Amino acid sequence: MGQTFTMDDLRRKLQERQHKMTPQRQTVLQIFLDHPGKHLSAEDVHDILRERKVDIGLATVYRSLELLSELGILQKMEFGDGCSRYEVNTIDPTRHHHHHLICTQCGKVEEFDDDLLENLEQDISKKTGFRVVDHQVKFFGVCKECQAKQ
Amino acid sequence: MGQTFTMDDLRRKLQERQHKMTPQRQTVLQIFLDHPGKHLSAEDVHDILRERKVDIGLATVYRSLELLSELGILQKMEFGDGCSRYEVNTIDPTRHHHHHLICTQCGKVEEFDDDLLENLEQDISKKTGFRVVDHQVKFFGVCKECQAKQ
DNA sequence: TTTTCTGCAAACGATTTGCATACAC
DNA sequence: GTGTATGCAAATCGTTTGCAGAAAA
Repeated sequence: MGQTFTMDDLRRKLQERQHKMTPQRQTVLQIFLDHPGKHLSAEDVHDILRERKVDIGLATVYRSLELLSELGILQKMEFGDGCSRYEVNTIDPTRHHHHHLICTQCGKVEEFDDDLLENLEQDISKKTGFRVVDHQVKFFGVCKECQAKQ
Repeated sequence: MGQTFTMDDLRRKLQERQHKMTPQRQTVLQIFLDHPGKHLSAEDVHDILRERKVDIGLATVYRSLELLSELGILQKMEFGDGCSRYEVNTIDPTRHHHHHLICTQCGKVEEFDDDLLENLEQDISKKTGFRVVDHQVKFFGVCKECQAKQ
């Protein structure tokens, strides 16, 4: 449950697909492990790398993010702010991702867990024949803090 | 319920904000009225215009789409295919939008109506203090047709 | 008239790609 | 060694913007 991916998981998954374990890929993953619950963009990652005085080209960051997503280690998501964001995936494939509460005033993204949609998925399959593999839910509104400011 | 926006709605909403009624804006809206249930991108609209031998600059299409969204006539959405898509909004502001079933094989987007999330929104407010204004739900999976092909 | 619009082309920001070199295996 | 990865810069793609002329109000 609280588990997350390790460097060994990365090494194993890379080997399975004849990809190589490189310091760049390790470092990118490490950044996500060091920032649990954060939704980082490629630029964010690149900035953190710069802070750490690690020199990895932005193109390599993009390529690593895509690869890590393909390997199922990262999860790619869009919050409508113009860039793709990533976070470490849940290690248990049977668990769905949490939902996101996006504040339309300050842009903050909170998280919310709920399993209400499991039933809905079965309903959809029955009614439409569509096989649901995953879902993504975003709630738009105003967060507690922004409400207080008004 | 089954109602949709008319050119008079457009004229009225434009006047309220001291914007002008132009043939370009009318034509862009008309395209959406002629394609109910479609999720059109700026390029899509521009292509349809070209088919109809109507010459409207792409920049104007973008500006019209943004304005129509601000007026509440169109609804902007992202399906992760790299561009924003739009469809005519529901005219009844108390009704939430339908959900989308996105096929990860062929990219087709189906629709699905359900009010299950109304309760969930109240739940979120209680637990987190977040005031939910709207939600957006996407289900990813494989559509009936793509399943049949396998 | 006055103000807002349009069209064009240039600018933009996020992301991708071609290619020569460097590195993991 | 061989094949994959990297870094860089250039290319790309959707979208936005500045500006001069055109058209609503």
